[in-house]
Amino acid sequence: MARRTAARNRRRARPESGESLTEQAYRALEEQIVTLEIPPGTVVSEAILAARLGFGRTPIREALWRLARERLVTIIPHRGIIVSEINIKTQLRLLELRREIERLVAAQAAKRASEAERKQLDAIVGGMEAAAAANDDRAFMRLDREYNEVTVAAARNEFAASAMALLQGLSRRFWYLHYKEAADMPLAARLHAEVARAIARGEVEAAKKASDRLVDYIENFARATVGLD
Amino acid sequence: MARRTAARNRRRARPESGESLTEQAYRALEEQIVTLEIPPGTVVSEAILAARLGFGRTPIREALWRLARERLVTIIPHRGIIVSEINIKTQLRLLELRREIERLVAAQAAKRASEAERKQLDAIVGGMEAAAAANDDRAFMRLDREYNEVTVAAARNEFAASAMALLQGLSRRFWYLHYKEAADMPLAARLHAEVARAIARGEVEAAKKASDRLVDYIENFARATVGLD
DNA sequence: TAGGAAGATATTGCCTGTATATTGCTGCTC
DNA sequence: GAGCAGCAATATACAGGCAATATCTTCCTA
Repeated sequence: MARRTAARNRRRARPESGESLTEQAYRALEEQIVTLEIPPGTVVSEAILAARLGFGRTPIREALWRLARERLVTIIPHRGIIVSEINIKTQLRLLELRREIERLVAAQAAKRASEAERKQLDAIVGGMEAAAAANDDRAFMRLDREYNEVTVAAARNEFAASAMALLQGLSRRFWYLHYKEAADMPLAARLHAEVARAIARGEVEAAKKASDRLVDYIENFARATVGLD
Repeated sequence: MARRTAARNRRRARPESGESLTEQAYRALEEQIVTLEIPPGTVVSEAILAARLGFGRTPIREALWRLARERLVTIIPHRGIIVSEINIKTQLRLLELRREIERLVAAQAAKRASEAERKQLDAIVGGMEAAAAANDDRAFMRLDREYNEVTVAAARNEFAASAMALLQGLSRRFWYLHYKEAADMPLAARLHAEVARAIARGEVEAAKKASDRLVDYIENFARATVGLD
């Protein structure tokens, strides 16, 4: 059914993938920026990225616009695009907001999580503790991401979900930059586990307190990177 | 200084305004959707809006994309665009998040507002009480918007600011739809005034509590529109 | 040599044409 | 009459080009 359009394919464009090129471009760019593959401060242009990623300018432009709203890049009209610098003070302001949303998410997840989600959380924090013991940072990051996805989904609030998604990229990038100097993975795993346990038991107040302790740790981690503690 | 491009001007495009067409299109559309000039459920298309507002398809497309992220419209690929319906349950979930951010903003504003901002807040809530007494809903809405702008600016947190901005459009649209049935303007004015007063005095805990009471009112207002209280 | 004007260069803003996807309609078949 | 195949209509997705504009460079002038 319907002839292939393979003749027009770019390196990785996949028309039958069901995902728009804009979406693909966004994911690719977000990944490269968050993992520091494109370092902070890099100046790029739509044309450069379009050539580099093998997309047209339109998907790249829309992806960049979205990244700009997430503060991962800054678009300067008629000048170019700068990958945002990472700044400790900015990070602390971000955590001010994240603390509130994280607490809300924990509380609502404790109220609303399904049985399957509670079990899933349990498995994830188990994996985190194992990854921390084995000092496997890649696995830890992947599990942290899963943990966030599950709790946010369990909280059943699409607004909190998108607000958190917005903050995650910037938070993860900061972590990528500094975790080698200052991260205490076993402690982080334990704090995650405490939140997860409270959620699993449906203990709302305990979940809130545990969430605050977790963000306390993240905040201390951030401060430690500049010795402001 | 380059010849005029007046020959190509649309009805209201103003190249020398310093504001991009995308920005203009966004503001125009947001205004029309929030004020219900374009009613919920309306099906539109890029082409229709481009013709109607006198912009090209590109600015309209980018504006719609932003509105979709704010959940004011839903874009269905290859199908069309629907102006989102207004839903009480959605509104209550929105308020769950807004309560947390509003409280944070009030607390930080109490800590960080400048002398000028504290005076400005005072003037605004004075005006609100006058507008409520005179039953002037237009003035009340304008002042409410100003109140939010000032407190958010005083909180000195760009992340909280953009999160709030995201929620404001949906909140205001709900208010536009229902204020005639269920709003108690004098009470709303008084509750705003209590938050403002606590901020002006720098009383953080009082500001948090007052903020919660304000959101309690907004939540009750929302519930009252469907008699769920 | 310092300062400034004018052109060169690079980049985004915006437009418009073409490709693609979804849906509803129409007519054929059983 | 019901159901399905195929076609037409219409919408967004994407590409690529031109225009506007911000900066950089060069060269002229005092």
